[in-house]
Amino acid sequence: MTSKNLKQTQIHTRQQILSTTLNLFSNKGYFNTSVRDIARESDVSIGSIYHHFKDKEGIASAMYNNLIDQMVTQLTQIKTSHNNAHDRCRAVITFLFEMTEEEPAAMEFMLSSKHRDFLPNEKPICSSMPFEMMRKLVKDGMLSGEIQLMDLMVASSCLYGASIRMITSRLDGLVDKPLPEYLEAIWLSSWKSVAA
Amino acid sequence: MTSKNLKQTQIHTRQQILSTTLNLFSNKGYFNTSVRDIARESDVSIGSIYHHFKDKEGIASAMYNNLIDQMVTQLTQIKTSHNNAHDRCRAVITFLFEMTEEEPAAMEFMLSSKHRDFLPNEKPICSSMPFEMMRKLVKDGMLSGEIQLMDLMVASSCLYGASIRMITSRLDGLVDKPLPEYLEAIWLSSWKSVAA
DNA sequence: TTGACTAGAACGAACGTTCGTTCTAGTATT
DNA sequence: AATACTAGAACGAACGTTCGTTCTAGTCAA
Repeated sequence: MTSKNLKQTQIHTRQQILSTTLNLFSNKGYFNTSVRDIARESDVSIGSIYHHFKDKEGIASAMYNNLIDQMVTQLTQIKTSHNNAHDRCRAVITFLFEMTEEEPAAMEFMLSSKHRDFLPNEKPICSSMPFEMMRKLVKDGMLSGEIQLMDLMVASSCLYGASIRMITSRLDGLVDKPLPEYLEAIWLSSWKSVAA
Repeated sequence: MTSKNLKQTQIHTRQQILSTTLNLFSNKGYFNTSVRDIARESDVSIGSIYHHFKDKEGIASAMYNNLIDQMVTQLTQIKTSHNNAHDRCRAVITFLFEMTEEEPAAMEFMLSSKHRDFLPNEKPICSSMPFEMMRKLVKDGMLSGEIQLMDLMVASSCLYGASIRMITSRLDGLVDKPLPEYLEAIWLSSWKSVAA
């Protein structure tokens, strides 16, 4: 086996663990998922798991930060590819809706988990980088005059609140159709609520 | 001790357990709270706890249903004391904001907990009676012409989504001032987003 | 009024299980 | 030979729960 392939195998094992864990945590929750479950489902031994991660919390932490990083990357790209708040925020919601359909487990882990319960050192998700970036877009929109001047938290809640509510409803099985089908209606209402 | 007083003592013990448990679950989460913790904090023995409740899940279940019932009572009263969707929905949000300030632990348990993880037989909170009643108010508003005709889930998310987001932000410590101070601004924007 | 009796609330040590983690042994790659 | 990785048995702590017992209050016969 070449060096490259070896490294790929290691990465593969690590990724295998992370991906299995994401599904287990999303389905049963952190505390209802044992390290033995992770080992069994990912076809990796307990020893291997502890070779790649410090402890169970370390797995959760790596997963969490992976997801945060993915989000930051996407949000950065969205910011650079549009030049006004209206288009940027709309693109953010579009992205969130699509991600909900394509990676529901990831979305559920980010939005519905009580990370504080098992990652006591992490900030609440609302204080994390992606959420801050989303609020920054709103702030810029207020400065440029596209969005009414008001409390930033209020404006952000109004602009994103409905969409986030639709996402959690969809994840809870209360919404039948894929979220993108609702995009136009949601966006129209949300933007109307804060537009200058 | 009279029969009445005896009964009050029993009820007192039960309520003591429930109230302590609400705080513990809200602070540390269901899985980080042991039955021993509940016994210690509520000054009640483990035996007593198991005398009053079938098991740990039974405590959580009783708490959950208590809270749901309280909400239903309040929402019913709101419905009868106003006669149009605008006033009713505004009163609902006012109530939620006040409750967040006065009983943050209760609010956190209802909104932020992943009940599914420890109450596998309960419906998700969004499918519960209080949320259904809140949607019913929106539906009536559409029928009476106050609210634009659109998907009920979309309209409900738009009308309540911002407020719920503010509540979770407040519970996460991202909002400094008491929520009622934001009521006017939030409501103005939320109503604008769906009004006919 | 007393004393025997009942009901059920309160108690907490002890039990068996499960968990996260460690440890030792083995395999494969360089 | 050295290193990186895998494997799963073994370990100790902590958990939810049980159970035999004590405590408390109420009832009622004498």
